[in-house]
Amino acid sequence: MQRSMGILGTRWKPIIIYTLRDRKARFGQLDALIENISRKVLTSSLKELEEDGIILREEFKELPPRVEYALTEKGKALIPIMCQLAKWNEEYYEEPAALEL
Amino acid sequence: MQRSMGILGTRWKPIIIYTLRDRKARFGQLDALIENISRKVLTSSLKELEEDGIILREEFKELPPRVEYALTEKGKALIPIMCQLAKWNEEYYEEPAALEL
DNA sequence: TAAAGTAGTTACCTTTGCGTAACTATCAAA
DNA sequence: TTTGATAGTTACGCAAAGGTAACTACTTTA
Repeated sequence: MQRSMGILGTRWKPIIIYTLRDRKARFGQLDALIENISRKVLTSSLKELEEDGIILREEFKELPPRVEYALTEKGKALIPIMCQLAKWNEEYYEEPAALEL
Repeated sequence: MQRSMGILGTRWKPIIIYTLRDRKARFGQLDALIENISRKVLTSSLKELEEDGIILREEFKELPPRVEYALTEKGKALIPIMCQLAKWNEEYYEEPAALEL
């Protein structure tokens, strides 16, 4: 547990992983999809998650440049956990959907 | 998700919650059960988790003093998530148990 | 020649997380 | 009167996390 938390125990990394649960995404897409994250934190988090073997960075030699991020197997193993966490969040913190009448 | 991570996105809080998954515990017990945590971080984390409605602090008017910490309903809802995380940790980072021959 | 698009980087700064060590309060027991 | 046990608190400081804004590099398109 201690080791995991050394890797995941930040405000943004779980959100990045959650965002990649069902898609690859480019840097700019992640920046747009994740509200309020700064490009700087996104850059450094992606770098660290890659070092820790949780995401994969694929660079296409095109112009303009294209880089895609995706979860590795180790990262994919976190998907159910992140989804449960999102559900917990909704249950306790989000606006309930409009009541049916 | 953002809200949850504002609450849980630290190195120690998930570990504290995980430690309380199957027991109440006193301050000193938590300090002993969780390796390497400092009393200071334990104090402040417990205080914040209580403010966020995840744990309950019960103070007994005895001498020497006794204080017990336990998960609330909202906190208990996190147990399966923390257990999965612990499992993920074991799978990818812990020593595998001795191989059978 | 200038703008536009992509994927960052860099400099600078503030806040938070975390650590260590010493100290507090209370009462009972030695 | 000193020790022991419990549950902290306080002072001090470092490092990591995070934010903002401006800047870079490359090539195509206008």
